[in-house]
Amino acid sequence: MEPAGGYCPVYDAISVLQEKWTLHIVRALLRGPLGFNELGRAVGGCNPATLKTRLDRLEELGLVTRDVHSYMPPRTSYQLAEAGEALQRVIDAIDEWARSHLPPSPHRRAEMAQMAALPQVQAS
Amino acid sequence: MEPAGGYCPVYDAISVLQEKWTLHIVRALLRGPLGFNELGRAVGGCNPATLKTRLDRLEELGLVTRDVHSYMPPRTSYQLAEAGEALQRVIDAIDEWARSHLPPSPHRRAEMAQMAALPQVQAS
DNA sequence: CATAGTGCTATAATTAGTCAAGTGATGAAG
DNA sequence: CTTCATCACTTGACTAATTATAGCACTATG
Repeated sequence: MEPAGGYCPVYDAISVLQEKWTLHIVRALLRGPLGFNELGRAVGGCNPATLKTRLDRLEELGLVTRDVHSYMPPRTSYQLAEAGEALQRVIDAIDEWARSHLPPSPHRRAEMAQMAALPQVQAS
Repeated sequence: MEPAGGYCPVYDAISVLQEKWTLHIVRALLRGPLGFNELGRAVGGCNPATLKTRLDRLEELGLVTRDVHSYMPPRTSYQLAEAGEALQRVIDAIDEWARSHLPPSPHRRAEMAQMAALPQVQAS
C-alpha cells in the first residue's frame, strides 16, 4: 500500500484522514471539547466501538487529547491537540470546495426544493 | 447518518472524500489523465473492483470524466473535471498539514533513521 | 424505584474492501 | 506460430471494517 515511487507524507496523511468518521470527529471537536457520547452524537451516528477505535488512533497520532475527569461516574473529555486544530485549514478547504463544486445530495436537494417552494422566510 | 442539526454540504463532502482510495485517486489524476490499470498502480495497489466503484462514484458526482478511446482492444482514460481539479486546494491543505503536523509512519521513520545515520550504530 | 445519562466493552451480523482468476482482442517476444 | 503480457474490467470467494445491540458500574433526576 505505497505510492508508486517512494514514500510521501501526503500519502500517509490521506490514509489517516480517509478512515471513516475521522474528519467528522475532528470537525466536531474544532468547535470545542466534547465527552464521548456527546461526540458520538455530534458526529452523527457513529457507534461507540468505531468511535473508540478512531479516538485511540487520533490520540496516538497526537491529534487529540483525552482527559479523564472521573472514573465513576465516568466523565471524560476529548479535545484537539495542536496538530488536530491545524486540520482547520483542511476542513476549510473542504468546506469551500463543497459549496462551490459538490452537487447537493438527493436528500438535501429535496430539502432545498422544499425551501424554495415555501414563501420567503428570512434565513440569515 | 446525519449531523446533529440539519444538513450541511461539508458533512456530505467529508462523507464522499473519506471513502477509501478516493483522495489517492484524485491526487494521482491531478498530475494528468491516466488509464485504468495505470491509475490503479499510481494510486498504490488499489484493486480493480474498488477502483471501478470509486471511479463510477466520482464520475456521477462530476469530479472525473471517462473517455473511451477504443473498445477492443480496450483503451480508456480518466481525467479530472473542473470540480475534481478544484480539490487541488484540499490536497494542498493536507500536504501542508502532513509536513508540519503528521508524525512519520513507522516505515518512514525507519527510512529516515537509516538516512540520518544513527550515532555510533552500525547496521550491517 | 424506574428511567436516562455517563464512558465504554463484548458479541454477532452486516457491509465494504480485497484477492485471484478470467474475458477477448491485440501486440510483442520466443 | 505459440505463448505471454496488456488493456479495462467482471465475477465470486474471502476477509477486514463497521454496525447494531446489549450490557456494565454507577449517578442523577423524577
